[in-house]
Amino acid sequence: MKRPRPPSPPSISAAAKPPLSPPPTPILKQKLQRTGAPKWLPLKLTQTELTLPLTFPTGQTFRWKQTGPVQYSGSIGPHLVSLRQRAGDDDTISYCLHRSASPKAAELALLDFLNAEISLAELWSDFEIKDPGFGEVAKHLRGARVLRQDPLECLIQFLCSSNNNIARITKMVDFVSSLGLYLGEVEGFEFHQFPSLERLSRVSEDELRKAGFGYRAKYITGTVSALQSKPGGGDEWLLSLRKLDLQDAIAALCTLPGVGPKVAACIALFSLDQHSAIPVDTHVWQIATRYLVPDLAGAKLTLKLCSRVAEAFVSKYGEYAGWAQTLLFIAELPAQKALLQSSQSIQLVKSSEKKK
DNA sequence: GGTGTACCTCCAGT
DNA sequence: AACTGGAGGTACA
Repeated sequence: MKRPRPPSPPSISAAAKPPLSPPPTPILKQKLQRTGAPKWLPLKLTQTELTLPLTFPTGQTFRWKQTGPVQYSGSIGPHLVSLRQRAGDDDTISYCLHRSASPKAAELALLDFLNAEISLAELWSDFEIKDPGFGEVAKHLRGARVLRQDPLECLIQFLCSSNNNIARITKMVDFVSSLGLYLGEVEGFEFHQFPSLERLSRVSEDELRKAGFGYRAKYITGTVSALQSKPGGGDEWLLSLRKLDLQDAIAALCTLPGVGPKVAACIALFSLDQHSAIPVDTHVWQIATRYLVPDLAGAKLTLKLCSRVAEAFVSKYGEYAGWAQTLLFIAELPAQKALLQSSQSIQLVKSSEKKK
C-alpha cells in the first residue's frame, strides 16, 4: 500500500517523535473524502490519562498513522477513527469517526481499545510510592498508556517484528493490512480493517516472501495454520488466553511458530490483559541493569536473565508492572531522552548509582 | 540449561 | 562504490 515517505527511521529512535513534531508529508495528496464536515467529539479521557504521542508511536502498534500535528488515525475492528488533542492548554482529547455505521459501537470499541477503564493516575501514584524514581520520570511523560489491541492483529504485527527494524516492520504490517476490507483514507493514508484469519489463510508463504517478509513468511503461514486448527477457532483460542495466568498465556503463545518469549510478552501485554508481562529487549535490559538489578550489569542477555529482569520488574511494581515498564521504556527512547536530558534521566542514573 | 549460528531484507555507517 | 553490522528474535543443533 502507499504510504508517506518514511522519515528514514534508522531504528526505534524514530518510534517516538517529539510530541509536537510536524505530520509526515503524504506522497499522494488524494481527494479528501469530505462527504460532510468531520464531526469531532470529546473523549472521556484527559491528557493525564492519554497522551497520543506517548502512546501510539512507541512500538505498541504499527498500524496507526500520524495524520496531523497531534493526530493519529487507525482502525479498530470495522471502525476508522482519528484521535487528536490540541497543542494548547486544552486538556481534552477528541475523536472523529469516518463513515461509521454505528457511532455508539465505535465509541465503545475505542474506549475498550484505549483500556479506558484503567486509571493511569492511580497506577502511577502507586508506582511512585513503590519507587520515587519512577515519579521523577513519570511527571514528564504523562499519559503514556498501554493499548488493548485485538489479539490476532497484535500477534501478526509482532511476528513481523523479530530481528527487524521499525521501517520494515511497518511496511510488512501495511502489506498484511491491505488484505483486509478497505475502510477509507485520512490525509493520504489508506486504512483497512485487519484481515480475518480466514483471509490470512489464503496467503501463501511464497507471496509473503515476494512481499519482503523473508524468513518471517513461514512464521505467518505456520501460525495462521496452527490457529485455524484450534478447536472453536483461532480467534476464540486467542481470546481465551485473556483468562489465563501470565505464565500459561506465554507458554501457549510460544507454541506458535515464530513466537518466542519476547514476542509472546508483547502480545500478552498489548492485547491479552496480561498487565504484568514484561517484554525484555535490549532497551529494557539497559534500564534494568542500570536501575533495577545493577548486579547484572555487563552480563549477556540470556533467556534466564530475561526472566530475572521480568521478575525484578514485577517485584518492584506489582500486578501492573508492564505498564511501569512501558513508561520507563519510552523514557529510554532517544527522542524522549533528549527532552528529559537536563532533569530526570539524570535522576535515574543517580539513584541507580546510589544503590551500588 | 547455557551457547552458538543461520535466517530475509533493508539501510546507515564506513 | 562496495561492504559490513544491526535491527524490539526465533529455531535448532
